[in-house]
Amino acid sequence: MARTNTRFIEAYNKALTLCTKATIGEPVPSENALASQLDVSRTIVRSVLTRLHENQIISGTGRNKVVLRQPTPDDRLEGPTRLLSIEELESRFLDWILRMDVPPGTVLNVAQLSKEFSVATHTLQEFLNALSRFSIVTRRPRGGWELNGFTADFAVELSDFRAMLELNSARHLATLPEDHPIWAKLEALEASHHDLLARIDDDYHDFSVLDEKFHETINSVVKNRFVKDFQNIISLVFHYHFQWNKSDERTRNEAAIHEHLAYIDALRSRDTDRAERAARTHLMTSKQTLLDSLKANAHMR
Amino acid sequence: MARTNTRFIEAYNKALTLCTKATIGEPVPSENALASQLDVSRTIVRSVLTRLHENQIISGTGRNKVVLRQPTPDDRLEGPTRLLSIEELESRFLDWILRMDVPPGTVLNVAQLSKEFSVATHTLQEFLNALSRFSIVTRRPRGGWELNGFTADFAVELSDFRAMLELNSARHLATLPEDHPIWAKLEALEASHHDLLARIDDDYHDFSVLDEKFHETINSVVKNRFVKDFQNIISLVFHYHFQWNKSDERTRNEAAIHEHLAYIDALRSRDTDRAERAARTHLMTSKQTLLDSLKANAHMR
DNA sequence: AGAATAGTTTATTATTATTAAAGACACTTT
DNA sequence: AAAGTGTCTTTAATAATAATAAACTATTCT
Repeated sequence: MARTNTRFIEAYNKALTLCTKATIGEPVPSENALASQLDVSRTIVRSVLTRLHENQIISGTGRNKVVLRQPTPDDRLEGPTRLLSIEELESRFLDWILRMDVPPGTVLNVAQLSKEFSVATHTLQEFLNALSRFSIVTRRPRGGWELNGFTADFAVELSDFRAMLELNSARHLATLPEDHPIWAKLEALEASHHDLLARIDDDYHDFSVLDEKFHETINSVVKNRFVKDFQNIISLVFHYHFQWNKSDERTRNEAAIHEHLAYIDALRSRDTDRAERAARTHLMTSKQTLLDSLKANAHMR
Repeated sequence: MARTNTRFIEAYNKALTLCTKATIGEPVPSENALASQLDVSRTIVRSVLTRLHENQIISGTGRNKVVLRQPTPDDRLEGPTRLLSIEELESRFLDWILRMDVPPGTVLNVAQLSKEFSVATHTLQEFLNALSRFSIVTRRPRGGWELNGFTADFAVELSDFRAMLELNSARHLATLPEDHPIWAKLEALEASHHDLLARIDDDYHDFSVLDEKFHETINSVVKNRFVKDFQNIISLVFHYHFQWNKSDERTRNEAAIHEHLAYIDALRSRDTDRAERAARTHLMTSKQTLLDSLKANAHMR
């Protein structure tokens, strides 16, 4: 009827472990000490101590509490199956939404979904609210959520937005001084690219991770909370779609590596226009890849 | 213990009005007809009819219901004071947050705030969640909300982000064909600017509205949901701050008008670089104005 | 006395239970 | 058949509530 007592149970079990380490008759530490040790509030510590007393694991009151006996495995409390955290939910939900055949315009049902994903309806509400930030879902006037879905329109607009952000980053990056740490990072990335290229026949699959790292590095030179925010959803979406369109994956990835290398070269030339051109070329390819994988996915249905 | 029955009460009172207009003995319309007339579900209509029957305002059952007597003012139901809608809350809350002396890092108290703004805690939660889209507040790990507040950092990053968006729009705009409706709009805007310039001594205050319209027009050429989303918060923040720093308002606005006019000219030249330069000049001024007004506000404290 | 600790109270959030409302289905009447 | 009413199911919004955090007060020990 109210919130779960997961914190209490975890704290209690931790306290049991502490008792196991202690010798019989050893005084129990102060509530404040325990609170900071178990990383919970004193309120929980007090509930834990009470329960320990009830279970005859400690005895005494006030400052005179001592460890009475070693706890057995039976003493451990079984917590309710922990619900998914909002982060865990995020990946599962996006997986569902990006993979499944959910037509745009579908009205989502919070109660049903919360069962399906085994989270509190409240958590799902909050989550949908957060997703609405990226216009993947929208709130309907009198309750309910509508799934805008991952349409071609969405992909185009997301790609364009991404391109705008990254062109800005690239332009900025190309003007950074020689001793800026970014150049060392780019060099390391370049090496990784050459490395992957050497073993592309076997490991072309690894490109997805490298790609994410590459774009993240380039965008890291712009310190802006709004840019950062979007980077998250962008990399998520691109990451997922990478895994879809399996056709020509090896060829596509090899081509992308070459584009990345040219991109790095262009950045290093410090020629803003050249850097911009290289960035634009790669971002256009990327957009096309995303659209292709959308189409490929549509055919699978 | 559950949701408010505001809809029922409003429907009931509307139904009373209908009864007033009806003559005694007149048959009651069908449930479906009433439902669409009162814009509620049949469920509510049925509750309303039941209550009307209990209060001896109508009689009969099934299809044989008739108006029994004229309702009196006493029959009207008193609803609970309607809470603010989320839109109403938005402006009040932003006003509070942008004006008040709330230091960054303050932990917001949902229960207390919901009383203060007389909204349901739930509504406030959702609202804060929406605000977190713009990083004005952030959710804390174990419950609660932290106000990041409107700091100088925030202002700088917002301005930079805005500049990035608008430079992109401006570049795009400068390449649009002669017959695109934007050129007519720009011409109209130019006229408005000249008009305001002629009566600047008296009406310099009107610039705020014109400024908003100007930037909105320029950005309207980019059709992108992510750009649009940000436009909202940006114009809101800039709009509010316009009203703060009263010093030199007349001078500042006059200068801004000249910048706008130069900006329009540059766009019309179809020279992308020139357009970009003009846009950049104005956006830098705008950023500085925002920072100044922040400082001015800080001194007021 | 003053620091540290325990006891008590209050405030606040997360979650459940409950209710209002919407909508679907089935049966009646015209 | 078409329109209406009665019944039932589903869903979202809210109030109540348990869990937690944190403040305040009293006590004990040095």
